[in-house]
Amino acid sequence: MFKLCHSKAGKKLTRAEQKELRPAQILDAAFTEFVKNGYAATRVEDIAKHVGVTKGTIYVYFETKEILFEATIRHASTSFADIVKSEDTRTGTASEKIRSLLGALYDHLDEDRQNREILKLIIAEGQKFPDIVARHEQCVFQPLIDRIIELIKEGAAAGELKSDYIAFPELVIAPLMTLTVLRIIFEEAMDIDIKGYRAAHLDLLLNGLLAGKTGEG
Amino acid sequence: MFKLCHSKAGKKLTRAEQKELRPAQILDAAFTEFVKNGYAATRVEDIAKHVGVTKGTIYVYFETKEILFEATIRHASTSFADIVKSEDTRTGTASEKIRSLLGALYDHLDEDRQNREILKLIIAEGQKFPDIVARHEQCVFQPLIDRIIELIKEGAAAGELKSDYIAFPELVIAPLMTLTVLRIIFEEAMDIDIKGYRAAHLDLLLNGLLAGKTGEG
Amino acid sequence: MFKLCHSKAGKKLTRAEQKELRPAQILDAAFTEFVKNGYAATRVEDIAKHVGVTKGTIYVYFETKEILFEATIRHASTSFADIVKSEDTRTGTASEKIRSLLGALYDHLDEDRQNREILKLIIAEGQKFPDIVARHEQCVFQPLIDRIIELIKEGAAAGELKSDYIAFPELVIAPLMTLTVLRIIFEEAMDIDIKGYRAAHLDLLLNGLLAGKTGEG
Amino acid sequence: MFKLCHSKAGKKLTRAEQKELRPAQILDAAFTEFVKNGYAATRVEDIAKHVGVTKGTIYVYFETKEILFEATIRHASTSFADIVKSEDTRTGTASEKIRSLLGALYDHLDEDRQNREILKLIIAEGQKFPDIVARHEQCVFQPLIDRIIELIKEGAAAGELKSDYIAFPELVIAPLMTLTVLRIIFEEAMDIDIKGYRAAHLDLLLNGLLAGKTGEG
DNA sequence: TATGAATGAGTCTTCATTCAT
DNA sequence: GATGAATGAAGACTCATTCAT
Repeated sequence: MFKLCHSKAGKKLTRAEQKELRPAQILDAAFTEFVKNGYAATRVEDIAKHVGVTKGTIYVYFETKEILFEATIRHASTSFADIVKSEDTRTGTASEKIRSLLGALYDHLDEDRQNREILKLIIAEGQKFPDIVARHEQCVFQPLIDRIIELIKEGAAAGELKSDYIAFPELVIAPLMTLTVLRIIFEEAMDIDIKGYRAAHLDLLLNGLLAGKTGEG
Repeated sequence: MFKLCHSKAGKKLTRAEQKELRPAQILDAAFTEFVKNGYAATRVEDIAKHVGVTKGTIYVYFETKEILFEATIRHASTSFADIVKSEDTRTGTASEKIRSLLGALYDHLDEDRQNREILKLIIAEGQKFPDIVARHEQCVFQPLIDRIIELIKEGAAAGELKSDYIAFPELVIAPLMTLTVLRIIFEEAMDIDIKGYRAAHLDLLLNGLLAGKTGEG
Repeated sequence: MFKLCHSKAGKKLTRAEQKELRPAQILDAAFTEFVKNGYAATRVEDIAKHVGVTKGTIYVYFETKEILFEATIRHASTSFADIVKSEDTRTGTASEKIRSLLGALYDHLDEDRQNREILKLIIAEGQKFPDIVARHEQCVFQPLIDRIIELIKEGAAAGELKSDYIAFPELVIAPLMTLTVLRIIFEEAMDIDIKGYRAAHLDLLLNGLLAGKTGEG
Repeated sequence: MFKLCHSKAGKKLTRAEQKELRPAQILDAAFTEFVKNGYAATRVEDIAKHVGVTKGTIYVYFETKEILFEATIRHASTSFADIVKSEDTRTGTASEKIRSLLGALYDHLDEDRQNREILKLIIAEGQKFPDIVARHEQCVFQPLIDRIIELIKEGAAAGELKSDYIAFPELVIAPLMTLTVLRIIFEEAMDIDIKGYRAAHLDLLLNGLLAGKTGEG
């Protein structure tokens, strides 16, 4: 997703080619810098330096730092709707589908550093940029939640899953979300067996979720 | 925890009393402002205004904005070790103890806005302030994790709980953590039945956690 | 009108004294600089240097350069209403009063460089600062025009003056206005006998150009 | 004087024709923009946009913004020498000639917005561009003044006019100059009967303000 | 000739910090 | 201790000018 920018492979780009690449180059560099320092502490000049141009060039493409920031988030975000949809066609039981969906989400959220970083920016800057929060909810969070509810309902209809959790789909993805947040906070310092965590998540979830198992809680 | 600051209850404070209160007043105001805007975008003068003093006064008590920020986090944090310990004495089964621990945590993390806000600051500013991350891990996260492991071990030893999740204690608190993060992001916009969520969390967790229930997932 | 600013006569001013003086010092310096370069080409830093402080200090007293500019004009302007009024009490014929009024105006507009400079700023920057134009019309131009009309009416009523010019009071001050503009444009380069010009203005005004008409002026 | 620039009358201009028109197009656009904002606040790009070309094109024809500005003033100015000369041949009394000259000047200065605008630019930017002031004096002001002196002398020699004002020819055109300046400052806001003003100017000039003196104008 | 991407010096404005009172 | 005037370094943004195409 993150295009490598400075690839001077061919090195000789025409002006026109260069120009077409610029916005993406800037957005990629901006993303890195904004993640590193947050919105306020990132200097436009740092972004420029990162791209290999000067301050002025940034302003050729983006009118203000705020606009650049919002474009950066938009550029870096991927629609979860797509992921959800791409899992949609599979056949199988509801739990198989949940397993499959969570697998895709782990690939997406946990293994892709960029998606963690987007989450960080939304948490950190959301108050100042309500638009990105709204957009994120619409394009990322809600489609996912909707799909989970759908699957629980499907499973419940088939007598496979309890219907108790329809109101709380967040529970299904909570371990992933938590892992993501912890990795945002502790970064490399976290030493965790991700494979094991993924398996344990699924195991714990489905044990709890399956019908015919009564909690005494 | 958050001392009510401007409580002019007695109203007539001697200079000496005033003086003693100042640092706490400043830290409380600083916390509010830092949460609102983040570290970089908060002006020392705003904090001062919030306390009802002038810029200079802040510097009487705190040498730099950075030092003030770190003190602010420290001041606002409560040791989870205490919570953990306060639950420690209870008798009962392991699952009862887990239930009880989680209850305390919900009261603490979910119902106390301040604790959500600390988490936000740590996510947003952790990279620039590694000390607060380290401290948070030591005083908040680790004691909690340790206690959870302890309880799972206790339950496993008693044949009550599976031992499968000893390596992944985060799973136990994941729904709470997730709820907290979502409330940070979406604030008031979130319309969720918290009571129901707490119950569903415990239910799902214990169903999965109890021994003698094999997941087929 | 233009207070000498840097008068280090006493040299040791207390902070409080200094503070009280600052706004006027800044406004005086700003006036000089704005006149020299115009609004856009004047740098706030130049004004600061002129006062002997740094850029930041200007912003302690004036929020923006625009606000400073408008304050500068206001500070430098004197109400013509006062001049008009101060001539008001004189007794004598209408032409004597006109003569007297014009005398005061010459002292004010021609001999006081500052008033020429205000006119220049209003011509140059009026389009960008409609407020100063409006204010100038209200406080300077209109009172003067009104007074002239009054005097012509008075003279006409007494059979002393023609009533033909009531609709065109600008004619009465035109030579003064013209002299002022020429001095703005040509500055020192203008070599003119001002005393003679004043006399000729009055004479021409009262008696006209044609021979065989003797002025009693 | 102001050539209509974008006149797409013929619409199909050859490249060569286009090229030949460019400088004039640019100068016309530059004039409009410089009048609107002043020298410093006018952006080269605005001028370009006004012409319908891009920044670079301006620099094909004019090396710097300063050079462009000076060329703009030169381009927009008309020699008053010509006007003066065109009135020169007429026969008649000196006062008839003055009347005729002033008529031509009113047509030129008052009714042609462009000439007012040049005056504004000279007042506003003269200090930064001494050349345009010098040029204006030489080509506009001095020829006019000289002619007035000539006419007064002629009239005095014929016993028609007083010789008192030979040293102060500015008095003759002062009302026109004043009207021009007022229109620059107050623009549309000015509500004045120009025809009446012109007549009153001539009348006052020739006959003076005092009653009992009948103008034969 | 015409373009417009890129530059970088320049300008307004902010704000942490100092210090005389 | 408290103040707030003053500082000056820093940062967002602008714009005249250049130059490869």
